[in-house]
Amino acid sequence: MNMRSVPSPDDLTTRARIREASIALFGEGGFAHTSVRAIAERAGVSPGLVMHHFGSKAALRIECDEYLVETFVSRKSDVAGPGAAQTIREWLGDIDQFRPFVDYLSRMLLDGTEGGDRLFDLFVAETRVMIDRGIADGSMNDSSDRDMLSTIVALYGVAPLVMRRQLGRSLGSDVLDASALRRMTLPILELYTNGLYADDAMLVATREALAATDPGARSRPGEYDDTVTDSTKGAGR
Amino acid sequence: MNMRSVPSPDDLTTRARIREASIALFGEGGFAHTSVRAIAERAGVSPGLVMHHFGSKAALRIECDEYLVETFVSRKSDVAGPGAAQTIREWLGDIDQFRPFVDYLSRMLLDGTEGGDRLFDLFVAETRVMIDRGIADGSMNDSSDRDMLSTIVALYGVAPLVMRRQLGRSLGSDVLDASALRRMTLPILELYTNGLYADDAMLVATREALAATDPGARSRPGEYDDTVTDSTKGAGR
DNA sequence: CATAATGCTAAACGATCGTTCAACCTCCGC
DNA sequence: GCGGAGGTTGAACGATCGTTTAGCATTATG
Repeated sequence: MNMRSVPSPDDLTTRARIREASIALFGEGGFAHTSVRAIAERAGVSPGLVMHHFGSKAALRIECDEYLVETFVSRKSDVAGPGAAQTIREWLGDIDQFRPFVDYLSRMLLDGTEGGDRLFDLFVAETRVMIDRGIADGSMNDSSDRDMLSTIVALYGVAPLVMRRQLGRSLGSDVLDASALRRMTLPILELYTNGLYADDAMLVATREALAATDPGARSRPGEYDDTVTDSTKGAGR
Repeated sequence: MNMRSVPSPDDLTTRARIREASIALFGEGGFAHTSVRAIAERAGVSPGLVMHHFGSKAALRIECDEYLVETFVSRKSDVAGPGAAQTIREWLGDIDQFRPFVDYLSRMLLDGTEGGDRLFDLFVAETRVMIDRGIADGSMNDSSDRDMLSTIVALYGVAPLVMRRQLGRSLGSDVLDASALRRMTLPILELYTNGLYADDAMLVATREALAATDPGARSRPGEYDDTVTDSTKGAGR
């Protein structure tokens, strides 16, 4: 009896069944387009009962948000050893475990609710930990702004899910299909390994351009001034 | 008399004024949350006139979509010389020119309308041209799947705009503010230059893992088999 | 057994929405 | 000057929505 991420709708409390129906419909059509009557019908109850249990549609949404955020926070990873493929395996495990909720979570990140904010902050924090470890053990490159790097990497991580439709159209199959994930993995990893630019000409030029119009950065002596210049690029100029 | 991207609402046709009001409100609150009455009020007309000019709210949305897509397609770049900073300058010029429409365009990319599809395809196509040129002149690294790379880079380009709220929260200021753009530029460019991973250990391991479970890839002789292994990384294994 | 509480239904209310309609005004061609 | 066409208004219609309410079972409690 292993725990499924989506239990059969029959052995649930009526309250939980309404919540599951709401999450499904909110994920499919969004909050505004989903009516209380549609939720009630999917849950097999009357519209009045939805109000009886949750008070209002907005409160129902908040409860769904919090339920999913809590579920996501307390998820347990596959405890793969700290090998190289751990990160990817965890990421794939996450999207496999939360497959029915991907659309809901994506909408959360976009609709400006508190749950979406907490979710994104969680992603950024976890990414930050991963990057800190990677830099510590030498497997990752540092950045001139590690907070910003963490935010960007987290953003790039959720971007394929948030823009699932467009990316799926471009791929010819749904992003969460195994074939699509397989096809995406290598190019992304190549990008994260080799970078896009063959040399640092663009980086150097931009760095100089920014410094030229910098609003008083050189006046602060405490800050680090020369940015990180590791890696083996350097054909520019 | 330079052309502003947003003309004063007074010297416009009533039809155009309704369209401008719709774009503004759709961008702020989305299509579902914006009522015809609100559009009419913002345009200074009666709700009936909106229907008289556009037939229905859905038709009005389609016209707004097509108007913006057409405007975006026919935009002219700043014709910066083919130097290194051209790409960034064009990108910054775009978001500066379309600043009032960023939210609307972002919603288009997400709401599954035809206009959003055309917009994303346009981004991917332009990115593909940029990458083709970069690879041709040696300034960019090739990928094992150049189509996929183009899609990913395009996706990563619009991601900060689509997730404007979350990124803005993380930055402490709006993404389109000069300070935010300034702060984002270098870390992104570093990521695109040096990559995130310091060596190709993760890439090699994933490549092998994918090949082990590959559904009949080695049986096709026509395909290229060994992926690109340029760049100067290679400390792995 | 009586009673209160709980889970639940069906109907209705009030608000809002997209849309329609009849009428009015204005301007232009004849 | 006259008539018609198009721009415009404001009211009203019908549908849908979130929510409320009254009532009905069922169950637990004294």
